[in-house]
Amino acid sequence: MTETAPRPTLEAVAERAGVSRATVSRVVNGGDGVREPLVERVRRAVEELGYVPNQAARSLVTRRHDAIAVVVAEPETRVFADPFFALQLRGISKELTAHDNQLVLLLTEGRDDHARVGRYLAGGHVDGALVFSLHLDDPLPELIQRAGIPTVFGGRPGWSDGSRDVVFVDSDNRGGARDAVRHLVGLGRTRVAHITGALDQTSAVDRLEGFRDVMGDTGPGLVAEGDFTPGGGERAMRELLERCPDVDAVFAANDLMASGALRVLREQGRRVPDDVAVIGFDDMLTVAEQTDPPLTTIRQDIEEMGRLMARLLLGTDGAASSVVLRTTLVRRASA
Amino acid sequence: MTETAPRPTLEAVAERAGVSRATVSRVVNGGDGVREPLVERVRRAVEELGYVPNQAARSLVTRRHDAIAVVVAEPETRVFADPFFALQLRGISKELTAHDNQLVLLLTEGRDDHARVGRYLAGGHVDGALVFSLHLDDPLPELIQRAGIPTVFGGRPGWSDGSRDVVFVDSDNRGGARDAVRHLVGLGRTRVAHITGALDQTSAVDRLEGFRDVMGDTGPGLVAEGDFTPGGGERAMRELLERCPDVDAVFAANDLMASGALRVLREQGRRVPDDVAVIGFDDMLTVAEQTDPPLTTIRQDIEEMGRLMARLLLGTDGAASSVVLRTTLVRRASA
DNA sequence: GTGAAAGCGCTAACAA
DNA sequence: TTGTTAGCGCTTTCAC
Repeated sequence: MTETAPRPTLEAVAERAGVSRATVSRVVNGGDGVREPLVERVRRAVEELGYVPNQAARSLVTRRHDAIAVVVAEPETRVFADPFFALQLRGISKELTAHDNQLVLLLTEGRDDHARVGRYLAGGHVDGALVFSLHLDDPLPELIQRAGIPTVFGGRPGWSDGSRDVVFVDSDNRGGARDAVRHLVGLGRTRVAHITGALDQTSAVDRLEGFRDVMGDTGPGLVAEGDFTPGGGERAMRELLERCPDVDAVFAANDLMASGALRVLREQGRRVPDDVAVIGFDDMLTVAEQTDPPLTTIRQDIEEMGRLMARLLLGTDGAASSVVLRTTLVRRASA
Repeated sequence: MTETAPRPTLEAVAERAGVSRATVSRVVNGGDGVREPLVERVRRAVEELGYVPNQAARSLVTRRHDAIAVVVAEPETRVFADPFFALQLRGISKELTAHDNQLVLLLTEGRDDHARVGRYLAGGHVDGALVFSLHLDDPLPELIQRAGIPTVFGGRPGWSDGSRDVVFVDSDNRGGARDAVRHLVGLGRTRVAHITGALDQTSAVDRLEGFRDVMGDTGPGLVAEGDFTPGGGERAMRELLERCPDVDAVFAANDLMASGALRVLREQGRRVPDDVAVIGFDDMLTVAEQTDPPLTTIRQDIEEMGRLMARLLLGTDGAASSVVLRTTLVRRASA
């Protein structure tokens, strides 16, 4: 790595402006309680020298960093293909920016990464962490909690037993699922199937439970395990049609899988919603509005979830406690 | 934000182990030149106290951070939808991890963000920056250069006039484009069209020049401006078919646009490659292998580009100078 | 309102 | 081999 040019220090600015370091510090941090002419002199010196405060030195004394880490435990490629995550990140980014905090995205792929991220967080680079704990067996949350910095989780962590004081933001997955299934039942459907998400994620488990709340324990016949991808939705739909050819409604645990299911149904000559009603989850516009027919689905405000996570972490909302957001049914043509 | 528990310091560890701070520091940093029993005692104390070095303090003296920023000047949503970027990031991530550096992803959306990112970089949080300077008028590169930290650009920056000592990693876009067009000509095609990328990016401009190197200045008739998206490819293809119905070959500046063009050609009843040969650029497998027919294209090793950027920045490769990677023609069915 | 001085937690000479 | 000491650049009392 090439050499970094030595940067001017507070000292240098002070000398140039003919004042003390303390005064320069005051001006740099807002200038309160410093008389105008001095402020002006210092400002000029800062400008001329191209002075930028050394954050390491500042953090050492203030113990603040004005930076928040977003930790993602997925392989990058998956994260970067997922519009869900992009939306959430956008919400986070907006909120942090509004409070002049820098977003620092930490990606982890393997075991080694976990340790490094743990060190990074514990090492005091950031004031807090937003963590997406997507899988039940993820070791990362544990590490992060031990790092001892304020943390808000995206989605209910699988290991949160309720008693521990974890703060998370989640949608009402179970309630939303109930609404979805009730809607199908309200349409007069009796053979209602469910395509689950990846069951090592709480959102998938919760939606499955919501399904069972309404339908009872249907046995395995009407439940097919998916993985939140369109391909998984296709596979599950084929499975369902084989196991139960007279199925007349499907609740898919997200829109992507619903779109896959739709494709299979069309391919097999079933009309939607006449023969089979289909309902999704998410209301991801790029998906739900583009399918044929457009998808009836359960809407969650993903960007708002991100914003809320950031707000909870920054303490903008007062007391930090977990939030579960309501979902709403969005009716389009598929159910 | 809730309070962070006060963390134990070197001092505390030293006291507990009954040694000096210097000894603890040595042990924490590898333990060279400290006798075994002492090392053991210190290790235990570190363990018991849960000591983690304060990075701010360390950086203040070492002037190192073991962290590299990746700066992306795109709105997140675009970045997160682009497999190209995901691949490059993966290469970067792997290389940085291998050298025990933390990857810090900095996203910028607007003007305000630029200033903040500039401050972050200049403020000494990272040892260097990898910058994707995707558009010609991007103000970010300027800011970053002023921050005075080592920087490697992804793709040739538009403003690099050659004389300035910017370091970048790029593909041989012009040469690759020439190969693509020559291949089409070699197939006996005479009415060869080009769908350009967004012309505020050097990669698009370079590929257009490569096209012209072979075809001469065809005039505007056989060149349609696209934007690197599938939709843009569709629009451009329609335009070309209208302006020049007897077109018999198309070179699209990337695979995504080629896939859009393919769709339009099929829709209009042109057979590929019999009536119209199509060639893309990138060899993005998720696209090129999935199209119908599979896409002949110019391959660039995107992940390798990322890895190389990181290597140049870290100085692993010795002298840091720009690198232009060769491309190769990958023949499939479309041309 | 301004400056002097202490000290944040750590590393790196230098001494012992 | 180990300890002592002097800062790294900044903020923040506390005097003036």
